[in-house]
Amino acid sequence: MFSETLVSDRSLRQPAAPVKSPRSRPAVQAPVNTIELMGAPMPFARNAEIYGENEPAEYLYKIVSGAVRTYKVLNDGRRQIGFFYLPGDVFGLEVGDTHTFSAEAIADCKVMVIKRSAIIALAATQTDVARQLWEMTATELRRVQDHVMLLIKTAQERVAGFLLEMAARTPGATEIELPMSRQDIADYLGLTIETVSRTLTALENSAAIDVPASRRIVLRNRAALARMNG
Amino acid sequence: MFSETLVSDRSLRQPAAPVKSPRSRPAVQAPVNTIELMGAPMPFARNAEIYGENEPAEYLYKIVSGAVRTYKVLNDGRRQIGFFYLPGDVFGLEVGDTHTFSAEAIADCKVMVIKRSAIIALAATQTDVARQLWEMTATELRRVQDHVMLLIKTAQERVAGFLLEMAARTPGATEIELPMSRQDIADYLGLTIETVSRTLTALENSAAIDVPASRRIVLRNRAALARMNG
DNA sequence: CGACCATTTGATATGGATCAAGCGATGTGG
DNA sequence: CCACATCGCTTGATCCATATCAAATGGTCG
Repeated sequence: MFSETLVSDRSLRQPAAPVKSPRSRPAVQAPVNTIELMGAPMPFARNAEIYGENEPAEYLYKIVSGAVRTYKVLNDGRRQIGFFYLPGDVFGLEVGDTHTFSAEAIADCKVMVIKRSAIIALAATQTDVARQLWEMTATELRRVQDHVMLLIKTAQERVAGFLLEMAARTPGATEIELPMSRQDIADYLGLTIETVSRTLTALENSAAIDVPASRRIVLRNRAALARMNG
Repeated sequence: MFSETLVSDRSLRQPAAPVKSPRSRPAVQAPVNTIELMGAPMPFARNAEIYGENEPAEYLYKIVSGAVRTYKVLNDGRRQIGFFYLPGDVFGLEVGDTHTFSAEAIADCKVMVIKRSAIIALAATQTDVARQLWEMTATELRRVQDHVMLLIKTAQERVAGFLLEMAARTPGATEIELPMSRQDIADYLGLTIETVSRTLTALENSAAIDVPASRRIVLRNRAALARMNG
């Protein structure tokens, strides 16, 4: 039911080419009262725009695979990345009717797409759905508050904090695979790519991390990273 | 009903001394379904702590008069101010059961205090209350997102942005009265007091503003301020 | 293999921090 | 009511972390 409506919608853009149609999957059989299980899968190619700032917020999204960045751009072109969303994360939820950020696929990805109006309607009758929506917004709020705390720190603290944050999202793993470029990281941390790069090199030299490939980081000494996190 | 419960609660601290008891006001007569009208007034003295980070979030607050700052402190003492709340603003709303920031009175103030559990219970049955709570959290989210955008700007842009933000909250007024110290402003903007002071002086020299008293700012050229807001 | 793009590394510049002193308003005690 | 202490703010001099400018290196894909 949801899936049929969504995959045919023209306002969803630039699906990655070589992916089998979501139509081949069975449609959701009956209304369910948990947000987690609803929606239709949708592919987006690397760097594809998922939605733009100030556009009507018709959908919300949950990542199945790949990664997404949200961002805003200032008049003069400076870009600030709001957050990196990974599999399992929900993004694009708005209380007002327009998106406050833009969203792009960092890598090819699959995303569950859910019609916002359906969820909102559901929330009007189902208390637990309303509660989930509120909690999602609150989760986002806490994330952004943490981001503010990151932005007042030194470059080393920001990078260390970023690595720990990414590591915390891959529980158990001491090695992290970064789906995003140095430019993305820099724009998330409010630094330049050069500073990010130099800081990573410094962390490597101090034996806190190992960088076997530019997008692969091994946390060699979490305690040291935590100590320099401010 | 609410008022009786709340003013006698011991966990609310440091009410300003010479204020007539809220008990003298008539209690709210019957349950109402709009958050705006509920609660009991409570005085706080300048610099009094209203609640601390990580404390149980038993109440939410709405400012009647005065001003409040919320903040977090890093290990090494750096303080980041989350927001300045002015009359009419609601603060202290949490979805989880602890406060994520601390809150202090910037000046002597009166605050409506509302038991969180009562509101949450109400939200379980009243859709419009649930919606209001969600919207308050979303309003806060947008604020914090704007704050992030502020923190990536230059000192001049931050100060100009701050002045415009404060001015927008006193609609119509071209002159703003700042309830907070330079240190508070600096900790909000992620700058030092010296930089804030110098920047204000520079703005005054460029005829964008006038500073007849240190806590009184006249916006002389809003367009210029907006232009340098980034 | 060669072109291109991402990343690292190097050299220099600079905005804001830090250190330090002066100034003005406010309040207190004599 | 005035002298003086205190506190918040401004101004000045210098320093330093990070930005900027520039070039080299490495990895990927046709």
